[in-house]
Amino acid sequence: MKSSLGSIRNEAAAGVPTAPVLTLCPNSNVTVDCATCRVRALSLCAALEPDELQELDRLASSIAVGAKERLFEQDQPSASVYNVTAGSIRLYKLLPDGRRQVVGFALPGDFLGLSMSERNAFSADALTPTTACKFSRQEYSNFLDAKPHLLRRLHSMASHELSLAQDQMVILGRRTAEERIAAFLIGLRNRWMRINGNQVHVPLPMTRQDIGDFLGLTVETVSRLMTRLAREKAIVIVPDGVRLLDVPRLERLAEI
Amino acid sequence: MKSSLGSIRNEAAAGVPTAPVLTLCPNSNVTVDCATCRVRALSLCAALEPDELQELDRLASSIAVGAKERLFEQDQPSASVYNVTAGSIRLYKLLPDGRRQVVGFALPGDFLGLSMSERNAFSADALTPTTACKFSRQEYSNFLDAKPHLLRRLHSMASHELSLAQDQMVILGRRTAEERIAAFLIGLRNRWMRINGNQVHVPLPMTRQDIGDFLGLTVETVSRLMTRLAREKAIVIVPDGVRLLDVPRLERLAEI
DNA sequence: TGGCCACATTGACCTGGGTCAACGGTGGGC
DNA sequence: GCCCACCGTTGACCCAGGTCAATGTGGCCA
Repeated sequence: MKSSLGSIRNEAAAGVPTAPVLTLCPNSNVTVDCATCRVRALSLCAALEPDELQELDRLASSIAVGAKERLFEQDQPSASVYNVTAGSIRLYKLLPDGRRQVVGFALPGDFLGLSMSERNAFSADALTPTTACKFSRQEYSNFLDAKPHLLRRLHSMASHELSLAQDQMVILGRRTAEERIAAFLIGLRNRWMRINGNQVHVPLPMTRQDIGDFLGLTVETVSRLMTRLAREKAIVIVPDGVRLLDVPRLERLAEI
Repeated sequence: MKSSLGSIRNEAAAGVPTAPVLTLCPNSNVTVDCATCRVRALSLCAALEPDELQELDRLASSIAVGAKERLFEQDQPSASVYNVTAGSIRLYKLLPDGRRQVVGFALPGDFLGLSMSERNAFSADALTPTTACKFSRQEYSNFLDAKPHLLRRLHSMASHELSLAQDQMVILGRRTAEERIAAFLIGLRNRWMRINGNQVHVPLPMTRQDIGDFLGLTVETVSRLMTRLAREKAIVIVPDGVRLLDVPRLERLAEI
């Protein structure tokens, strides 16, 4: 199977299976048995022994949500933590008057619920049909209590998340619209590269509105600037994504 | 001693002692013996037994830096973690062209180095004469390895930090200049309240430029809007701070 | 197969906040 | 006690990006 991503999308779109036998394994280009997948999906394998992996796997259940469905909602009690195995998710906060700030996008391999807090800090909607491993927060927490090395790994992931949030603060506070778009495209490329290896084609499962709400811009500005970058041959706009032509230029615009 | 803050400032300004015998204990209005202080300053007391506290205290050394001095620098290897005991610190990232984004301000009781990463994610300058407990990162890390409950506390602090960073993303991405100023003042008031209990006087150890670089605004805009809020009787500008008059109005502007 | 709706694009115009410039206060150094 | 660098404030003007409006376009369902 040369393009796992495409096949997963179609498979999920076709049926949204609730208990898949096969599913995408992040950081790999092949489909594998689900039990193994869950484990690798956790991005925690390095920290666990085989028997611990199995133990953790027994705690997991597989869930699937269709495009535009809600995974969880801001301020609601958070009962679960998730590890995304396929698809894409929008994470956002709403202001009372309806203004929206997207705080991030989750892709296959990403972990939701690092904070282990009582209530969700943001809402999460699937952008495309999505599957994830779901753990009861309580069971997961108990498992962590018995595995300090796993907690350490979790803490390091949260730290990385914090670092990304601070980079985003720089983008939102001090960069021009064009620089924001470039930083977004380069950042997303780097994440997809770790998932599917492709260095040029960048899938954009989110709408222009989502990108705007992530970058602190309006839809119109996002659209205009993407068009301009395309006119200037820095990118090519293709259905559901972009193709990066002039990566050095984008990196120059994006550099922190 | 009715105002610990004032006296600490003066004491530090007078001499910047390198090994103080007495120092401010956060969440308390009195000066106490330094050993006890360090421990309480860690904000970790709830998680530790008395003998563990003593063990941790032995790892700590006390440092003092004068106003405008550097604690550590972005991208440099990070050798230490800190717990601020008195003073105030500006945490910021620089773009190559000199644009600056302040990612936060550290006040007494705050912990620097939650991420335990190899290199500093940002630079840190003292705004006022500042004292802190300093731990070798290595020793601290070893101590954590032996105390999983402490790691858990650290992780929960990092999660809280992440949540604050996401709130700041909303402020930078989706709020007007006036709302940003109000959110900043209310947020800072709440932090000082936990330190010195005062619900109205908000010390501002940072310059207007620092506030602007935190909120994604220019000095001029910060100055103009503070003047306007003062003209409209929402605040009073006093030396080194503001006094909040119309807290409900500010909270309405700031609400998330 | 046509109608609908959500998304994307584009143009014309407007404005919040940035830029530039001037000036006053003040506190630290000599 | 004087100087000067830094900070804060204010005014005049400008522009990047927002707002509003119109049009295009593709997918989906009846």
